[in-house]
Amino acid sequence: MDNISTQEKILLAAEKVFSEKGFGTARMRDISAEAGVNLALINYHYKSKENLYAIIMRNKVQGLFGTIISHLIDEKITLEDKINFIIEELYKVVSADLNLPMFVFSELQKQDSKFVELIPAEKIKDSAFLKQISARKPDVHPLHYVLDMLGMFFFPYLMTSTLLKVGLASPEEMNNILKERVKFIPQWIEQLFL
Amino acid sequence: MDNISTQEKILLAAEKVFSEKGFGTARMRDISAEAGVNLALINYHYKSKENLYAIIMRNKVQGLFGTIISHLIDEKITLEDKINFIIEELYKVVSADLNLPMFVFSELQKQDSKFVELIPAEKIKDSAFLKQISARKPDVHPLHYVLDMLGMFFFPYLMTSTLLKVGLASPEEMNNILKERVKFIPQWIEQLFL
DNA sequence: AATCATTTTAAACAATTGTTTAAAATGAGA
DNA sequence: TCTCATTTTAAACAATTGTTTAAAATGATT
Repeated sequence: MDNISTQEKILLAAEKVFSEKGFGTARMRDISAEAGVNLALINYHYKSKENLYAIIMRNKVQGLFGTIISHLIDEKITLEDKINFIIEELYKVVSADLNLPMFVFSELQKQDSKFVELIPAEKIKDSAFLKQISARKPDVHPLHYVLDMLGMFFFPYLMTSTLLKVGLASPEEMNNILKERVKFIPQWIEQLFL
Repeated sequence: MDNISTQEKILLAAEKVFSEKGFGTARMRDISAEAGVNLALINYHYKSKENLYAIIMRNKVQGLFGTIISHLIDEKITLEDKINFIIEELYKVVSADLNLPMFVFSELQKQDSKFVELIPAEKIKDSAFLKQISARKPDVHPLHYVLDMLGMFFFPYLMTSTLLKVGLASPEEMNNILKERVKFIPQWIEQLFL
C-alpha cells in the first residue's frame, strides 16, 4: 500500500472511478478521495482530467484489441484453433477486469470518441480469420459469425452486475458460467458452421 | 414541427442528448438547444435533470423488458416459438431506436442504478422459458442459452456505430445483417440444442 | 549542512452548470 | 374587453467542478 507511487495510486483510483461512473459523472475529487491523495496532485501528475482519461482508455482499448489481433491475421493456424485462442486470451484479459468490456464499448459508441482509431480495422478487414470463416460459409456474411462469437463472449460481462443485482444469479454461479463459456463458445461456434 | 408540444420537444431532445452523451456529460443547455426551447422550460416542465432522465430511462427499460416478459412466462407456446417471438419483438423495438441497448445496459450496470428494480427478475426466474431450456439441456446452466440468444441479438447493436466508424461495415451492410439475424438467431439457437 | 529540484498541500480561482426568479407573453373563458 | 391561469423569456443565482497558485515539505546530491 505504501510501496505504490502516487502516480500509480491516482491511475488505479481513476480507473475505478471512471469505469464505475463514466467520464462525465466522475469527479476529480472522487478520484483524489479514492486514491487517498491531494486533489491538486492529479493535475500535477496527469495535467488534466481528459488527459488522465485518455491514458487509461488508450490502455484499455489496446489491452482488449491488442490481444486478439495477432491471432486474427495468422494464416497458419486453423479456424478452430484461432477461435480457441481468441476466447482464451480474451478471458485472461477480461476476467481480471470485469468492467473492461462495458467501459470500452460504451466509450467507443460515443458520438465523437477519439479512441475508435485505435482499432486496427484494416488488419481485421483482410485478416485470415474472416477469409477462413467465408471459406466455411460462403453465402453468409462473415461478420455474422464474428458477432456471434464476440456477442456470446462479451454480453455476459456486460450483464453480470445487472444479473447479480436483480438476483438472477449468484456471484459464484456467474463466475462458473463465465469460465465454462471459454470451452463452450468454441464448441458452439463450430456447431454453427455445420 | 409545430404540432408538437414543448413538453414533447424537450423529451425527444433529451432522449437524443442523454443517449448520445450519457447523463453526466449531457448538459441542460444541450437539451434546450436541441429542442429549440428556452433553458428554463426544461425545469418548468420536468422539474429537474434527474427527473427528466428518470422518466426517459423508465420508459426505455420497460420498453425493452416489457415486450418479452409476457412471452417468457407463457406455458403453452413451444420453446422454438418463444425464441422466434422474442427475437422478432426485440427487433421491432430496437430497430426503431438503435441506441436503446447501449443506453439501457450501460445505465443498469452503474453502481447505484435505480432502474434495475424495473426488471421483473422473479417472473424471469421461474418462467416457462428457463424450464423449457433446462428440459432440453439438463446438464448445462440455462442461463448459458439465454446469454447466447441475447448476446447474439444485442451485441451487434452495441457495436454498430463502432463498426461503421472504423469502416468494418457500411450502413446498408449493417442494416442487412441486423435484419438477417432475426431469422438466423432462432436457427442458431436450435442448433445449439441438438 | 546546504542546495536545489521534486513533490505535496491548502486555498483560491474561473468557468461551468442546474436551478430559480420575476417579469412578460400567450391564450382561453366570461 | 377583461381576467386569470398557463407558458415563455432573460437574467441571475448558488453550487459544483476542473484547474491554478504559492508556499511548504521532502529527498537526493554535493
